[in-house]
Amino acid sequence: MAKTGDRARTTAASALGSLDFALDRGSPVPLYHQLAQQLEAAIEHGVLAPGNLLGNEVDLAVRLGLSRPTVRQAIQSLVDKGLLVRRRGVGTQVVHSQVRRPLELSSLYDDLETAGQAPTTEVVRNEVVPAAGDVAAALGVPEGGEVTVLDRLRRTHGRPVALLRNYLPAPLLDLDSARLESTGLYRMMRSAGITLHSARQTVGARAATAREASRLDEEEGAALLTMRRTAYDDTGRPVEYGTHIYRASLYTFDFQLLVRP
Amino acid sequence: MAKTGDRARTTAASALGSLDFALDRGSPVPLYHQLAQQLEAAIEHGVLAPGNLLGNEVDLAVRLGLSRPTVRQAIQSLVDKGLLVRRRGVGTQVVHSQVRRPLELSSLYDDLETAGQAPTTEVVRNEVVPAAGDVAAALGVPEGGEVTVLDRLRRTHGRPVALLRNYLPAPLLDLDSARLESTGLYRMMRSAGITLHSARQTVGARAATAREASRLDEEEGAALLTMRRTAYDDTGRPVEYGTHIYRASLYTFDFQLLVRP
DNA sequence: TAGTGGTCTAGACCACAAT
DNA sequence: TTGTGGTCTAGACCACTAA
Repeated sequence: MAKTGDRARTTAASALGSLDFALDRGSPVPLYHQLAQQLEAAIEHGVLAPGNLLGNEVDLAVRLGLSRPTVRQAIQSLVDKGLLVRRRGVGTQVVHSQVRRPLELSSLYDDLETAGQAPTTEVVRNEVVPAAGDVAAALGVPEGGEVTVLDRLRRTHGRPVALLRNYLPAPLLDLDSARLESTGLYRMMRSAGITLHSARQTVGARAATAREASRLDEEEGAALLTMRRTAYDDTGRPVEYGTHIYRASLYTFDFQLLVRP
Repeated sequence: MAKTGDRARTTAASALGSLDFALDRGSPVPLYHQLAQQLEAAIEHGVLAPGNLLGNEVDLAVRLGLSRPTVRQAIQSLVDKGLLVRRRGVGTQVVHSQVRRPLELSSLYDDLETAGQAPTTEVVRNEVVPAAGDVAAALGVPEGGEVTVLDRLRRTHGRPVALLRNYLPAPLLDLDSARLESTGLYRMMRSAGITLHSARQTVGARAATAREASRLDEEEGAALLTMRRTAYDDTGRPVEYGTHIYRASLYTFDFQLLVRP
């Protein structure tokens, strides 16, 4: 009975059908998340090729022994990640292409480490000082209140890449310089129970001063990438304010945007 | 019996209770979206102040005559926008602070327009050329295939701000220079039925060449902000590739990040 | 016309946090 | 212990797309 048109569809569907989705109802991991992870892995490994139809949600739910809302929740999470596209009356397709990780609130340390760049950090300064005007405003502390200022020099392959200056409300966290050099600031904050929620960033450029140039192995006047960021925890409290500069010859910001429907 | 602590809660809850959520079941706008819009407006106008609890979902659903999943969907959309935070066992709160618009796939034209900067555009070049290597790779066309190249100079208050170079697959769109000068490229694409889905961007910096400097009213060697972008439609097909440069003295990228839970 | 995703309902039980 | 959000079910009807 299968005609050619049907066979094309069947191929896409059976690629999905042959996958052994192992759902563990005893696991603390939600079912929709288990399914989403396995779908993502299938896309990642090319089992589900770009353009493939996923097969309709109702059948999928029946086949997996799940309810349709649960299956939808799994699919929706991948749509939000940009891996799938849904079209009413058509179906759910794997997005063609080049979808990578979106822009996340990651630290430079994580960025470089995942890129296999073996970053090292030198803590140049780590002390408590009274907050100046812009710092006080960004962190929501009174002017002159105590803040920790942190200057770090980051290198990859022995070459300096960035000068990082961060301010934190002093009572927030105990900043051990040795741990900072091996771990990165955001990881230390996370393991101290601070859950980052959002951040505002401004990225710009300017010429290097003589002092900056000498620290970064650049010529005076060389183009630098600048980043200013205020990060908030999930109560909306500012927990970090940073002004960073990067060697434009060695570093760029690379990220993906998704259009909200 | 109401102690001070209780009163704070009550106030927050009644602020929500006194809101007249007008849900129109005849409207083509989904109920969850109507609710989300009205909640967002209440937050925007300060009716729901930062830190206020929203009251539990079940009661809210009953009061509005909706099912709990529908109410949850509305709340979830605002959580995704970063306006609300949910805590199990605690409740749903309005996020403190400074939450603004997130980074979107907006055009510079839109950015400047919404900032009230009255941008003007001069189309310097608009022609069909064979695709060079990097352009062909980015747009997924054969090398030497026809692409439209578009050079534009953008000014605000009469001062040059950016040089925009864009490449598009030639058959995709009819690019009328006059309309481009009054409208912006992304709007033209949208009204041509192209729905943007995602983009990859790289932001960096470098020194201005003599030619760039003269076009942008800068000194040779001045720091420029650079942006390279490939945009995709919802089928994953590349629809635009751009290499832009901005005067760092007049322009920065400003955006908000949300941490995925 | 048939098939798809989009929306919505009315329940249920569980995990976690505060009291 | 109580109240909250987190998850899940088993249906229903609708709007849109393509043949």
